[in-house]
Amino acid sequence: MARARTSSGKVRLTEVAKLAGVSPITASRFFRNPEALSPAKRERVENAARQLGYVPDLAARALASRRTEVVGVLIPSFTNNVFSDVLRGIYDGSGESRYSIQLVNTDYSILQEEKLLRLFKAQRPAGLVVTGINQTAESRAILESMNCPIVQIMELGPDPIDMMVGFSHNAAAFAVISHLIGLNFKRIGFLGARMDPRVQRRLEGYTDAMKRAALYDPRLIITTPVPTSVTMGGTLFADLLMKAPDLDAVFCVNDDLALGTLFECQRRRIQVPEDIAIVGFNDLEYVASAVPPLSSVRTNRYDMGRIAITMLMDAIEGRPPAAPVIDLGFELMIRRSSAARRV
Amino acid sequence: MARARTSSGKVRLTEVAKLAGVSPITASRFFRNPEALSPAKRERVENAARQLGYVPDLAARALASRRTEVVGVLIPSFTNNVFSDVLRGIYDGSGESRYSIQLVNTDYSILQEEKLLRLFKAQRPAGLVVTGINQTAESRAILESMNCPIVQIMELGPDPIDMMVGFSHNAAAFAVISHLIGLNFKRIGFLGARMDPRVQRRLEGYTDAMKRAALYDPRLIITTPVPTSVTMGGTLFADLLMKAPDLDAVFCVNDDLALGTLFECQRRRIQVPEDIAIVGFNDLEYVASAVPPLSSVRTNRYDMGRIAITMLMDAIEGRPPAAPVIDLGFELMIRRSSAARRV
DNA sequence: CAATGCGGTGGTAGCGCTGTCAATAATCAT
DNA sequence: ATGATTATTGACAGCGCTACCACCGCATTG
Repeated sequence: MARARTSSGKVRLTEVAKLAGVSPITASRFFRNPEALSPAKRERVENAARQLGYVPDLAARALASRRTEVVGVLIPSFTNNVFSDVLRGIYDGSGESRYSIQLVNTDYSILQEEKLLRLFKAQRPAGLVVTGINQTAESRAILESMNCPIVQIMELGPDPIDMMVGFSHNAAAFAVISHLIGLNFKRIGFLGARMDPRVQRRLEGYTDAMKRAALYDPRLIITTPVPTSVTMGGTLFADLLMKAPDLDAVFCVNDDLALGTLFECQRRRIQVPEDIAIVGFNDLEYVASAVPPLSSVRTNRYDMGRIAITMLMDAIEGRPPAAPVIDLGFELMIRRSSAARRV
Repeated sequence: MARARTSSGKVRLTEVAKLAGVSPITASRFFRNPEALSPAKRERVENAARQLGYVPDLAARALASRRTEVVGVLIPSFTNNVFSDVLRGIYDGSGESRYSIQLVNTDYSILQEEKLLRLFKAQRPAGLVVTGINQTAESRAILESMNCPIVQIMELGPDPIDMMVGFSHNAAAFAVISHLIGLNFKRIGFLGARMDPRVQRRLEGYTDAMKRAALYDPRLIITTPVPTSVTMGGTLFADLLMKAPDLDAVFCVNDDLALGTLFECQRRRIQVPEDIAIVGFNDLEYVASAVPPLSSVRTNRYDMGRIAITMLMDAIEGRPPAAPVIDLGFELMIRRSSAARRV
């Protein structure tokens, strides 16, 4: 009942083993843990595999071993270029490894996230990267019942499911506002779009800082659930100016809004930063070459992805990280748009 | 030798079949081709599956059926927001289907692409989406030997591997330059970064149009292999001004370069479009709200992704498209940055 | 009325690989 | 030298599902 090589010319492990003169199981071990073989057999299997152009069948491996080498990554959006940096880090970090990335998009919906987690669970991923800390109770239960390492990215929270890599959005916003207050700005507006949990926390940081300086005024806050865009930045800024004509600075929850605000200022011949200071968030590449260069908050998105996937792969392979929660911090990038000292 | 339900509590097809009172094979058919079942059994299997929360094991399915429901997508870069739109289309289009997307990044390297294709081949994907038409001969051979539908996206060419969805970059650039020439611009510069095949074709379109109008001058062309960025736009534009001080218009191969050029003009107090007209490419969201609004070329990137994946899934399921090659065209978005008529 | 077709169903036999555990060979401590 | 330990290897039995083919009963046909 010996099976012949399939018509497709697909090379199976058995063929490799036969050519190498070892049992299939030994050949199998070569691909999973070469050190377990004696040097002589190791070399023979290696040669046989190369000679036949053998590539393991991942489906068979997954079925037999009851686990996959797939890492699931859940992010809220492909459009937001914040995530493209994170993704780049993830793909770079996993590039040469045995793991493959299965990317899915939750579209900023925690219910969609829950649904996707359920799907993932059935496929027994080797590990999981999820965005943020605002999962539904049900999602959390699924995650905890999943027998694999998990990294939460983008932000930090008190109760990690497993590992975490991020930074405090609250603290970052607080730092921005403290900076502006230190320059004697008083009427500091807040512009927010697509108020996802992280943006909410930036708003909290803003509110804390403003209240602490007794500068808080709800009329200074404009938000919209609509997705963010440069155009939206101009629109929101125009709204804000109407509600608070004595505005002297604006903190935008992302650089797109900040750029839109800058353009709106240019249209209205408002001097930046003399009339109004602007600070963005994320420190996208373009803000440094705007006129004037825009202040922003640098976040280490690429590193976040890279570190997350590295920690995850290490944990999968039984090397848990020294610290399960990593704060990558942020850096205030003060540029001309917020550099003028008020007197 | 009846196996009990696995300790993990995983529900198998057998359990569903037992509860529904049918054979496993009938239950299996329900998930692949429900129409083949009699209405009564169909309903019983459906209820049983729901009741048990059954989710099929894709690894077992792939192994048994000798094919997967994975669609491989090869794109050159995650950073370039052009691709994030395409990806959004692909993920949206495949969202509710049975197919899952396996995304990989070639990093603009056709050798990397070849390597990835080899890997894909071993996993027998259901279909493949590849970027562009400049594969290596070896890649092309692999693609043709792969027994699955393939869509090439982003551009069009004379010799499709299977299907194609894109537009002519050459024609788009030609149209831009013709537009500028029609407005009596004569010293039209070309700014290009990361000269990938599609950018090369835009340069060809530029060159054709300039030569046809007897305006071609190599000093008007500045390119760099370095990745594109807004900052790079400013740098290249500064170079161009040095080489061609009598410049009256600039065609940038993407909107980032155009924005960088605009910022550089603002810094140098060059009036746009009175002194120099600017046209970008891709029509990213922000160009319309720049000051002045930037002309650009709208390309249907989201639709490109969506149509590509739809065609692909149809082809996988035996419904080949009416036309294997789809030209999505482009649209010149003329805005103030290139609207001044020269006299 | 037997022959034919067909929708619906089930049994058998794997898909290609690995977990488990036993068997053997090589090395070590006593 | 002997038993005990460790490194290396192999046999067996599936992982959960589907391809393939056989079968059943009913309707249609000459």
